Amino acid sequence: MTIARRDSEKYSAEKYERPSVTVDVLVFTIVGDELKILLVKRAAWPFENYWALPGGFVQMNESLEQAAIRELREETGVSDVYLEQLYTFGDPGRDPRTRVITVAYIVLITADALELKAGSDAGEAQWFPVKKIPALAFDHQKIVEYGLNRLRSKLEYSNISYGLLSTEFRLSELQKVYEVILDRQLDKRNFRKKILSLGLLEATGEKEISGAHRPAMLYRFNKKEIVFFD
Amino acid sequence: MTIARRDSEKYSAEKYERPSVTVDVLVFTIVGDELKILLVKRAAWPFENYWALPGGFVQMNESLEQAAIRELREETGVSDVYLEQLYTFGDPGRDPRTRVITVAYIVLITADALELKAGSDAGEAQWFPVKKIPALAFDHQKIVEYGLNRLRSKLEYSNISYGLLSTEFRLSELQKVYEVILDRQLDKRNFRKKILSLGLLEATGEKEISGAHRPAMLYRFNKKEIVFFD
DNA sequence: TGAATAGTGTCTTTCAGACAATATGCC
DNA sequence: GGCATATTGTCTGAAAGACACTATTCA
Repeated sequence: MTIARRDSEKYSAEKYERPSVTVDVLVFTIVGDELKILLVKRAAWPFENYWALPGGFVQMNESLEQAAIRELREETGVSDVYLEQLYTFGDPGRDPRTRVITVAYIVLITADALELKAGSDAGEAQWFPVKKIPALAFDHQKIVEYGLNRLRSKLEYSNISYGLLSTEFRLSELQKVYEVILDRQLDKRNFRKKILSLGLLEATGEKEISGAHRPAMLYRFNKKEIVFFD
Repeated sequence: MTIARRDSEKYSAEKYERPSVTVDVLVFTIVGDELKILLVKRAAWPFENYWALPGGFVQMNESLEQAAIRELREETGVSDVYLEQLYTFGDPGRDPRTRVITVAYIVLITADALELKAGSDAGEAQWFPVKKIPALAFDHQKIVEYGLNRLRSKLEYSNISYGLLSTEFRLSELQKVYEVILDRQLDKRNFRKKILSLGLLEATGEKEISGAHRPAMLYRFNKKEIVFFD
């Protein structure tokens, strides 16, 4: 087989002009009946005043995950979350300033972590229902669509939903997560049958009373890591 | 909600020290009863004389995909292939020279494209059965394992196997692809029932005679793009 | 006719999906 | 009792998996 010598062997890394590398974070949460994503308003050129994904440059001494978590904390103060690398977008010209390669991450936040922040004054960041996303800067529209597809498909064959619920929850809350993300109604009996048969949930033995009706059993996931099924 | 101002707004991109960005390519093919991966032998520090994934620096004016294809062509001369982004690895310290973030790609090559190259003299690149991979440079061992997992799972819910077969093929060849990658035997009747029911294959009407036995119908995929099922 | 691969059907079990009535607690 | 949510089982159809014999070609 004819083999060309590797270019990368012939030059030291320092001689190459280097692109910038950023992380962008898709922060999802569920509020009520809606899946929402966190966006920040850009203050400067390019795309001034456009909404964009929170993100920023990767520092030389942090991993990509650490960069994503750092950006997340800068925007929300939250840090204990589900984090998953989504995809890397790097077409030349996606940023008019310079060559920027961005590694996109998905983060899932529980609704109650969110409530800890509620009541503070609004900043330049805002939650948008994914069904009502404004025009976005750069190629962020494409990134969000890619992330939504990933989230929807992963919901069907993993326990990723634990990232959107507090530790203990009612089965009806879990079902709501599925319904909101998949954007369709599910049959209560079939949902419970299926989800319980996976063996990922355990009953806490406690019941939650939340109004003038029969109290619900609380469940929790028996694994904290992501698990695939099917 | 309290929001920290985005660091990325406060500085121009030029002030940041930039990591190097490379692509590494996992080139898979099937030869006989084995799944093989292309590796190149490093000629210089670091990891001199270790085998590594083919790869190199991303040029400023090419997309990540173009970089992967360019590296592939430099190593094999092949360019019409299935290409899929795998994952981005960027831990500090994964390359002792400098901060290097690498975007890994999976490439699938058909066995007959490979034969076009056979007979030429061997270079510093070599095909290794994935079951007998030597010690690899950098974190390439981890990357290869990640890629193998992706390949195996994607085989089960997509038509990705078209990347490993020539345009027309016998069902027994397709079954062999599945058996080699999944590393287990499949029942012939169930396999054919299942794969034909997906509606992704069409019979060419031609038969292939290849020895002292009944000739086999040739099939082809009716879509050239990747399709997901299940 | 022997060797080698191609091609085919049934049964069983499992799982998804449609579907409605009863239970419990608060007011 | 009225309201609101929780909890539970059956039937049906589809798909997965176990399993063995006949067909065709060439030497």
